[in-house]
Amino acid sequence: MVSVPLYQAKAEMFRTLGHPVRIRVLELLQDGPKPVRDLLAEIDVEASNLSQQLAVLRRAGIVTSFRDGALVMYMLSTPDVADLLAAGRRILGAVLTDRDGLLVELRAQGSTS
Amino acid sequence: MVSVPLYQAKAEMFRTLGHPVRIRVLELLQDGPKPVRDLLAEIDVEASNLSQQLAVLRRAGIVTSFRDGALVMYMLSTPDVADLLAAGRRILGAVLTDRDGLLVELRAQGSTS
DNA sequence: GGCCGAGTTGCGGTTTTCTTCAAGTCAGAA
DNA sequence: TTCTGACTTGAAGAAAACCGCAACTCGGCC
Repeated sequence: MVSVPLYQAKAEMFRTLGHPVRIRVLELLQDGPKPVRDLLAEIDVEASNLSQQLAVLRRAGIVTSFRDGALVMYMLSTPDVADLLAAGRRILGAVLTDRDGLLVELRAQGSTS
Repeated sequence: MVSVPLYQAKAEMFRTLGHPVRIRVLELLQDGPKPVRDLLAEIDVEASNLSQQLAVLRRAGIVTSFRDGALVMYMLSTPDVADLLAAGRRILGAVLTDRDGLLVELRAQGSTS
């Protein structure tokens, strides 16, 4: 709470998303709350590793967890996360088509060879 | 192109944004192309460091650069980046108010109590 | 040509993050 | 109570990211 520059908080948030397992988790949680068990079944990673990644998301406040009997459920803490993922998808699309068009590369390169 | 899973490409993109200097650069570039010189004047970081961060953004295809006389100009490679930053801002807001409002914690208890 | 401002690149040392393994908690079944 | 499935936590080595310094390229100017 002690004056964390805004752009640093933002950077931390994005860095939190910067991991394949964490991205997958968020995508799966878009459809609603899910127990760890289900995530584990779909993600192909060790249980302890998944748990660590979930902890990262939890600490960042992006997901919330609660216990339901023997299971632990996770859910997005805000639906805005879906927007972020969608925006990411769009950029990825834009960037990749640019690449295929390889106009960017040429302009950036100068005249070697 | 050797089958980079989509969610990994996404993760890389978010990780690319996960750095204070890079976030600042993108925010500054939202207003249009700028020479490195101007970025340097506003960001308070060593020239070489800024250059490294710009290289990271360039490699990810998020920004493009071109030379204008003695200056090197940078610009967003797609305006979609602005959406991403905006979505990030929203989530940050939601997460922070959630923290204060502690509603999530309550909901987290499920059917007990 | 020689010089200078504008950027970039390569190289190390330091700091973070990632990943696995082992051990521990918690809730329900036997 | 003991066992078992479902998760989490802690620790430690490996991998990756960061940062400053020095050296280098590229244009424009004298």
